[in-house]
Amino acid sequence: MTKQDQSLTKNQSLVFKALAGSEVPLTAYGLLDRLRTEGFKAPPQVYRALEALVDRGMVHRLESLNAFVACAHESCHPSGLVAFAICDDCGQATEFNDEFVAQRLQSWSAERSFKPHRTTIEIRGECGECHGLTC
Amino acid sequence: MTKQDQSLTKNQSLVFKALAGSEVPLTAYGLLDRLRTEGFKAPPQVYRALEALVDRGMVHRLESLNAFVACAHESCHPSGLVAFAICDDCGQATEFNDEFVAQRLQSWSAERSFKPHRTTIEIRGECGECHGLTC
DNA sequence: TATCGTATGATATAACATACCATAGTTCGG
DNA sequence: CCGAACTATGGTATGTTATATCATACGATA
Repeated sequence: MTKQDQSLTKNQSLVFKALAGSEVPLTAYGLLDRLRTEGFKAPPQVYRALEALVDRGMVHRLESLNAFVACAHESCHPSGLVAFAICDDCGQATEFNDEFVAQRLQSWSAERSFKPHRTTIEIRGECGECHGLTC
Repeated sequence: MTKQDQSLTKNQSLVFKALAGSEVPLTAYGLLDRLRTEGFKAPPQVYRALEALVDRGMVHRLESLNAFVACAHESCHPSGLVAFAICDDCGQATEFNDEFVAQRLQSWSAERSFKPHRTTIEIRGECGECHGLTC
């Protein structure tokens, strides 16, 4: 249990563990199904926990999948830009940061007095593993 | 009517015109409502037209809004990366291209043998117009 | 005119998300 | 101790977004 877990509520902790234990992103309803054994019964329980976790930066939402992943970093870059490469074959979502890209988008925004709150970068494609195979 | 419109079907043309005539992105159901006067009755009609238009690059999907906008360019960068700055106040979505960002993400992908198909970049925030005002 | 492909119409349902109200426990000032 | 305020939770109902499926119409062409 990491330090951040300490202040998580029971439900938040359960949702986070489920995401952290998954190889691939999970949807809210996918989480709900996995957590029924833990007593979860309805969507709001999942969505409430997810909202809190996303606010903390411990979980990221993948807009193009309507799904969620645990942040790859122990203590996440709170204001930093996060990008994902998502394989449409195996479903794996690889998180990465690129200072250069962040800088560049920042500059674009600054030049136009646009105040960014949250930035989404998602590359959908096929990972090396998958297109190396015959499939 | 631009040259590209020529080969559009009736429904595709109606959907495209509706998007092109809108200041802000529209959802599929928003489009459906606007097109009821044109005989549209059900979601699949809208979604089918949108799919064709997105495939052509004439329309872009905004993942973080579940909405759609007409491409800002006459003849769109087909394989090019498109980014959006979306104002959460006024709803305007500004399309832009950045070669450096495209390059950079391309490099990241190439280094990992990741084959990108489609990339989403969306900056949610507040535009200059809006935060300049008292609101 | 028979057949094929494409566009369209229409229904039903799946998948994703939130509004709202109720209940239980905790903290803290009076 | 009591009650107000706050937070977490449970639960129902509903709203919103998207697609599967089957049926129908229409143009091209051999």
